Amino acid sequence: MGPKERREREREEVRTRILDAARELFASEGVESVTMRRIADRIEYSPTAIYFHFKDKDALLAELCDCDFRAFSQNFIAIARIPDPVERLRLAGRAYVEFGLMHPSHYRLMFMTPKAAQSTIERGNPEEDAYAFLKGIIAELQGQGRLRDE
Amino acid sequence: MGPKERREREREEVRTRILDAARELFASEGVESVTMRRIADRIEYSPTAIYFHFKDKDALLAELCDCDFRAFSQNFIAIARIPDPVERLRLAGRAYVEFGLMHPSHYRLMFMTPKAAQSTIERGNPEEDAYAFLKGIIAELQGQGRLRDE
DNA sequence: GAACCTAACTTAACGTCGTTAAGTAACGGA
DNA sequence: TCCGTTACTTAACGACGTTAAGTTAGGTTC
Repeated sequence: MGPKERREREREEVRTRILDAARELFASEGVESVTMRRIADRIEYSPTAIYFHFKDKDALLAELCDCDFRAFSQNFIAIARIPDPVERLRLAGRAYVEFGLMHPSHYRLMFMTPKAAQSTIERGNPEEDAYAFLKGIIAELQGQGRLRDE
Repeated sequence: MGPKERREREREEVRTRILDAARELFASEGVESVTMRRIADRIEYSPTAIYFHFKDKDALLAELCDCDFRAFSQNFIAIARIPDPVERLRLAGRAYVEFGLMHPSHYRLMFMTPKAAQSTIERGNPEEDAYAFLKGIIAELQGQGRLRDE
């Protein structure tokens, strides 16, 4: 059963090439102004080839965002261990800002592109969902009566 | 010279109809998903008629934003008279937030649409440019040494 | 080894978009 | 009466996301 695995590997390789090209173009020029044809050009495939690996442009975007969100949330696992909620909130906020300053195009992609919200991640689990993480801290603070309810 | 003025008036009226239709559609459905054809349909003209009154879709958007920015800045003329910069900053911030909560679709249009920045207003004059207004307050606070430089 | 099947593509096309080119009808002035 | 301008319309262009219909290479089955 050698050839089957090779084919699988080749397929995954093309898929990765598409993702890499799309990430680079999306980040540097914005999602709207990058066309499927341009992505295809860059990897020397026809535009339709992309649809064999991804349902549509949104699915391609979603996969990239998933990946970026996962990377972003890695910054929070250390912060999560800080006992004081106030300090934790401060560092979490700083993590957002620093990420935004460091990777502005990714930040725009993740937090300012409406469709990025359709990502499969981003649903409650504080390990993956930085927003849920923030909400958790605030709930804790409110529980301790250290914050007005607004 | 009667007919000339009537024609002028009629022209202005069509222009206004276009603006009204565009504002409503842009605000409720987002700039990207509203087509020139839809705007034209709504006022019962052909799509090309719009181009007789506006250079292109961006120019139409810019005109709407100009108008909204001017209205928004009206909220600031009262605030500008408050002597204490801290209090002034507080109220200015509140004005932003209140406007955002009151007219979320306009807020999105004005502050979250990259092209809105191309508006002809928005250039330094604190009477029209709310951002310049904020910067003025902050400069004043820093001048008084009441704010860290960041 | 020939016939067949499937995976991984390509070429051609569809419908829609913003926009422009080429009319055309109405109207005011010479 | 003819002419030119104004305010449009219809038809078309090129580019977009996407899909339908081939095509070809490689493996499977008899």
